[in-house]
Amino acid sequence: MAVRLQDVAERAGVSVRTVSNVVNDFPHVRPAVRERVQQAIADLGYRPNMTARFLRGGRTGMIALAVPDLSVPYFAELAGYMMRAAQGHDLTLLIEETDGDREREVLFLTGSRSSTIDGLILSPLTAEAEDLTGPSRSVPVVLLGERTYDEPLDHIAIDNVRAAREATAHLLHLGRRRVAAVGARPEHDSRMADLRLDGYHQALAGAGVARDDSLVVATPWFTRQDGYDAVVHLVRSDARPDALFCFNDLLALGAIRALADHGLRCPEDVAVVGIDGIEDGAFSVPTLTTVAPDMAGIASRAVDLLVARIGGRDVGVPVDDVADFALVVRGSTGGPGRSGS
Amino acid sequence: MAVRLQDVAERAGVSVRTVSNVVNDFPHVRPAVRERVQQAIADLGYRPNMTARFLRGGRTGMIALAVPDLSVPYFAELAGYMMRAAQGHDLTLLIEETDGDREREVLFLTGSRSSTIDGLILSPLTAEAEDLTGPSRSVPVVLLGERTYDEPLDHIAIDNVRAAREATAHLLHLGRRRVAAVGARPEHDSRMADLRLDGYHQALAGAGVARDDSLVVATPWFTRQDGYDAVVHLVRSDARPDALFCFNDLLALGAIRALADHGLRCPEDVAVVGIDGIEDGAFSVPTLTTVAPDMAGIASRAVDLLVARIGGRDVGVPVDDVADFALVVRGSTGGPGRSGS
DNA sequence: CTGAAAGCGCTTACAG
DNA sequence: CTGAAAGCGCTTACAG
Repeated sequence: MAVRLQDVAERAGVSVRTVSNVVNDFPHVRPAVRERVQQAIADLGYRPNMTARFLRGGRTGMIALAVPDLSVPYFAELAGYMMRAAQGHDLTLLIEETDGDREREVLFLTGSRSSTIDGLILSPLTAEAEDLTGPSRSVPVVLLGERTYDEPLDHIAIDNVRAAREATAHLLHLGRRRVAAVGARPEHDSRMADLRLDGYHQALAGAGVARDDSLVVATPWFTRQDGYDAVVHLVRSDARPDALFCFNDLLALGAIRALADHGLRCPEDVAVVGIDGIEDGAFSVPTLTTVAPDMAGIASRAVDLLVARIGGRDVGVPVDDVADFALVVRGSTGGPGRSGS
Repeated sequence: MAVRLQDVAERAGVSVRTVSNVVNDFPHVRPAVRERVQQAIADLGYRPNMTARFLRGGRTGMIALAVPDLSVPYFAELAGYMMRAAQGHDLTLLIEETDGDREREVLFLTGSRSSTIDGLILSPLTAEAEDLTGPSRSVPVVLLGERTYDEPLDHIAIDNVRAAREATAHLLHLGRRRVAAVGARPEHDSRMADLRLDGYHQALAGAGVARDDSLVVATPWFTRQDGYDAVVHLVRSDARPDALFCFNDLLALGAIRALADHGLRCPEDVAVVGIDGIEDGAFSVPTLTTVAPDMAGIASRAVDLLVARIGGRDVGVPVDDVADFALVVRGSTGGPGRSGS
């Protein structure tokens, strides 16, 4: 059924070696021969069998990106950037949704699919160090986000403490004094939440504002619904915040929705800041002030690093890379894009 | 480096055939032998080489989903459903972002990656019939969405005319008489837009409301920004709509943002309906009334169908499957989740 | 119930 | 510059 190299060779009257040379653009093939081979390829509609090539070469040309949930806009947008970065290296990107499930986070590392890819970019929630190192690991890994390990592993993230500090400081500069922190102690990523809480506390301290633990709201996850529930909690508990620093944009979007339901104006009564820089926030009502990580930079850095590791190039000891971010001021803190209603 | 079947065989003192039998759970292996083999597998940390298995078996165990843009929430959410559907068949789902680029839409069908997958689920914007049929096509394809072809091809979509009719009728039932249609004649999918425009016109006719072409707004794409711009256009043109039927949720979300910027209350001054049922609409201000296709059903149907084709099972002639949808009434047309401000 | 051997389609030393 | 041949790691008729 399938047209093989051999078929092309026979038709062109040369050896498979020569056909292979033509297919792979090797030099030292006489122009006349090259042309005859190319004609045969066209006639037969030959396309190389990647599987065979991979088996022979030991590489698959595929890398995987494993994120918790694609319907989280941050991960969906990041996946797009990763895809483009991978294309730049002629790699196919496989995307895996893990739901934070430990087994699925390391599926490509230790599971039956491990021979399918050359490397993995993982945004882990529950993977343990032993899953990522040890003999069962078969391919290089680059880690994304805040879950950190004692073992030396390549890792890329923004400086969460600083990001949180700047987000909170922005609210304090506006004159807000009762700034709530929304997103503490989530079930899925307490490390990241702890760092952002640190930054929040540092900003308060820097502005000479006393802590008030009734303004710190824990959420189970980082969803819109969790942000909504957090505001309901704040309203009921009579904590009276005049601003919300939400640990991500989805929490912030859910919080804005809840403020509207409770007759609280945003930003007049309660200003809101998030983190992630997802596109939704540019069109919400009001538009959302956010700390936007440099997703393109994170993606290209992650892929570059992984490619270097795959190639066995000496990249030095495992890298702990700090990605850029920018504070984007919009309607939810009085910038452009106010609700207008 | 890698542990092979052969290594396991040597350690267990059996032939590779026997090891293969154990690995693949074949019967007729004596319990004692089976145990010895399993011990050897554990000792050596053997994992089967998928690439070799694929080369031998002619299948890769992977299918691809090709969508225009993952940062479009509808596609991101759909991808999640597809992933779960694929898992149910023990298939790995490869996701490809095409940007509507013809070459990338058929990359897995005709390009160098074609031998990587067993089948493709494609949401096409620009692919031509000749790309999808003809001798260059190497694997089965299931098409999603409204781009249709004369050739017989498997295809799944909602009934767009009916969906648009019901969305528009909902606005008319509310007593609105100046219902605008937002999303006509986009560059990327005029077929789908035409169907939705048809449904819009049918609903108007059914309610005895005269058409007014100044209320039909063309948009280049289906983005939030396009929805925003459409409202700006309507405001400037003095068309004075009292409702908007937006051809998708992103347009609707952008439109709501623009209404706010122009001091128009939603739903009081202008009610809004979208199509897609993306999660964003459940938390926007106001929440968004939408026509929600049964994404889970579409995903499982698409994967089931593709699996049947891959298996060569007789599924009959190419299927033209009509997926379910539901009208979800929310704040933007006076349902629960009003802005509250 | 198990062993020896062919072959999936490629790439690449090894000769010439 | 090109040909004949081995081998990547697996599965599976074919014997026994």
